Amino acid sequence: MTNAEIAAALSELGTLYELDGAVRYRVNAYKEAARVIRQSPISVEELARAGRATDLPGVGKTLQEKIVTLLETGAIPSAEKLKAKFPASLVEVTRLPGVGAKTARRLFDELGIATLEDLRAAAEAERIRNVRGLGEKFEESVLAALDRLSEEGAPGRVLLSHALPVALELAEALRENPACDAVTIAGSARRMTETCKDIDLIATATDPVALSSALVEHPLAAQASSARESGGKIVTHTGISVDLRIVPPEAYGNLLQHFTGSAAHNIALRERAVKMGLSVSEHGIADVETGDVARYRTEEEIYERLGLAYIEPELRENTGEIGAAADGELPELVERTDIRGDLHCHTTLSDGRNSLEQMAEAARARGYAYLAVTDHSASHGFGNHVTREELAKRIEEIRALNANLGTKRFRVLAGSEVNIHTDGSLDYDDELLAELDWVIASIHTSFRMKPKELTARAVAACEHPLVDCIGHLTGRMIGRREPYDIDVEAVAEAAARTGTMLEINGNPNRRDLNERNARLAAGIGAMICVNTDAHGTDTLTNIVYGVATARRAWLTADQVANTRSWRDFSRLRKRTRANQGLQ
DNA sequence: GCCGTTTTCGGCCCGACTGTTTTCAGTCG
Repeated sequence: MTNAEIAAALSELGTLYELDGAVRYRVNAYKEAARVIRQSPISVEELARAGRATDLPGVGKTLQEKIVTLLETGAIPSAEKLKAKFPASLVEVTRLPGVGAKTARRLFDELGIATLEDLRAAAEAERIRNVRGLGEKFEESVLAALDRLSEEGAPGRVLLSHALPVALELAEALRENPACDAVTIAGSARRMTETCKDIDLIATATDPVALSSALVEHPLAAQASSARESGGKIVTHTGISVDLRIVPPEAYGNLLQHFTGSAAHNIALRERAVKMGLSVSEHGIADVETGDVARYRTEEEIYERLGLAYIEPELRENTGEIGAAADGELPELVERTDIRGDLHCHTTLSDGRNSLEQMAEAARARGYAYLAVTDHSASHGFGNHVTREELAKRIEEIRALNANLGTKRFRVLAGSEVNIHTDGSLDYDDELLAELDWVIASIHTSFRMKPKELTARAVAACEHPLVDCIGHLTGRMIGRREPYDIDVEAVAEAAARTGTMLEINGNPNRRDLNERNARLAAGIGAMICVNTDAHGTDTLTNIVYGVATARRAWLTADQVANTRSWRDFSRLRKRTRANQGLQ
């Protein structure tokens, strides 16, 4: 069973308990355990079978046992018992925005509503208003929520690459307004998560209403609230909600910290504060005893007040950052400007949009010291394959290009993104691969193989002496394709053992390895390489998303191979190490 | 159900908003 499936079962059980009227702490315990399990980079099934699921924070003896029962029998007895009491479809009803477990239970008890369809019928027949405590407004909001659900499917989250440019453009527009003192992007966009539900902007202003007006009257706005002292809200033409909140500068840090989140980080932070006799909110930090409220202009002061080192937004996910901040053990995160070269891109030789020369020039203009050109290999489909002869010719072209560049400050590396066949062999012969400066091996076909076979396939590629790096290991496409069922831990161990690098692919649709896998892999000792997989000069900028994932994976510059000069980077390659007898 | 800088028992984050109420429960972020 995948972690997601185990998490879903526990989350469902939590909701069933909630419907049954359990105390909310028990419900919260299930939801929190589900969250932790969903985020675990290692197999919770294996952990539970070894009796060690309790290693996960929030999982105790009871849940350890329930997970094992779930794995062995496919069900959890307490959940089955509750499902006999009320239909499992009632869990769906609780997920409708505006309807929670308490309301769903009453609707079931008093009107027999068991499904979303029942709910719609009852609302349309105006029967819900007969339930004490619910009225006409509730019926309206239920119907509106149901309509949104059928229109959009699951509530929409957009890729960071869609949200961030909008956030940056709006923040810039606000900054240019004379009424603006400061504006910062908050929320998940600031944490650089894979997807965003909305955009949060925090500001201070000499004339708040004027600044709010600048937002609600911005050309990107398709719908807008009124411009208020406290801020404003718009929905862009692309359907992204944007909230602007304006506060006095004295509490700017408090609001920014609060709205940067994550929710889990804030909860953990407040729990820590409670133990110190403090109460943290977006308005300030209150001393519970005296009632004094301290407000802060910066986040640094807030973390300091709580006895913590400053925590970078990308780390605020409650995955150990608070403990590390308390112990002074936070990593110094890799930065975009640390990146010295990009080791994965395509040209018109395969499926790219720009020529070799254009890609090289764009990389040099970015200030890189090296760019590996890695077009697809011989068996790549879609008419974009590169034959053995074409690659040999390309190698010559790159040698000539480097000679013409005549500079030691920038070089193009002759590379290839080579398909890994189902048996783990590669798509070019070793003789040709040996001519290249750089080889990325990727799985592009037959990714529904059994997990063991798929893992063996990637491990075999790691063991090949001419493979420098494994590209986008799990193959997932955010929101579109699930990751391959591959044992990332086993591949990372092979990578660490053989000196093969593992890529963080910065394509915002991929972000692969993801932050959890990258943190796991680096922890095992695999060297990470952050690349764009750019298919044109315009997407070399996607390095920001790759670096964001690296930062969210707690990586330092040292753990990222391509923060090095070419001289130092080239020495890390397996082929160099082999030549020098280092392996 | 989990967990320990006060704890193996007794706590468990904070505030805004909404709609329905005459003082608040439920939901959300």
